[in-house]
Amino acid sequence: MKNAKGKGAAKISKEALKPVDDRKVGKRKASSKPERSIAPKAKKEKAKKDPNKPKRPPSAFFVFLEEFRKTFKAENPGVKAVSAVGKAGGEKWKSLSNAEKAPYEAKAAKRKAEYEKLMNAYNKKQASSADDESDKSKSEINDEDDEASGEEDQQEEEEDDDEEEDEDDEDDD
DNA sequence: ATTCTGATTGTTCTA
DNA sequence: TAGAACAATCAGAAT
Repeated sequence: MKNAKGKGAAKISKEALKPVDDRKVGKRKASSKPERSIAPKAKKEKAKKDPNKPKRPPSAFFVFLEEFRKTFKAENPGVKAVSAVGKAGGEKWKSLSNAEKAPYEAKAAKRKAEYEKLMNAYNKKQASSADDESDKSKSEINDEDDEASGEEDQQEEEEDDDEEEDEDDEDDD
């Protein structure tokens, strides 16, 4: 019976060992019925399981994690706990300076850009197949477009042109 | 057999 | 404005 919120709380013992801020993020559902818990109070107007709905773009931390996981597993073969990488990653992440996080943030920004694009297409899809045109609900992201012209090959690949080495080491601490 | 959990932080989203 | 939810992951726990 302990669904998502049922247990959570993680280990309290570690709380004393590691004075981490309150981690209220122990809730994530890959694909279940608990729709946002309390968000969709009324009917299923917005929060509905949309298989086409683009997932949120990975934050800089997640981008870093993806790479970190490889390293972590490379040095820790055998560790199968996802939490292990999470903890180690979080610790390392805080160890990085802005300059080091910059590349990750840049990548994250890119992902976000794609996310918007996906959302754009997704919105169109919704509008196309929208039962009730609730309209105005969307994010007003309507840009002149001819739906059919969604094949914009805009591969703005910035390989490595601006490697602004901000020497501003703020991590003096 | 399928669904869910843990653990991290950052971003997105809703009321 | 502020808080909640969720993004990846992966193998084990649970139903």
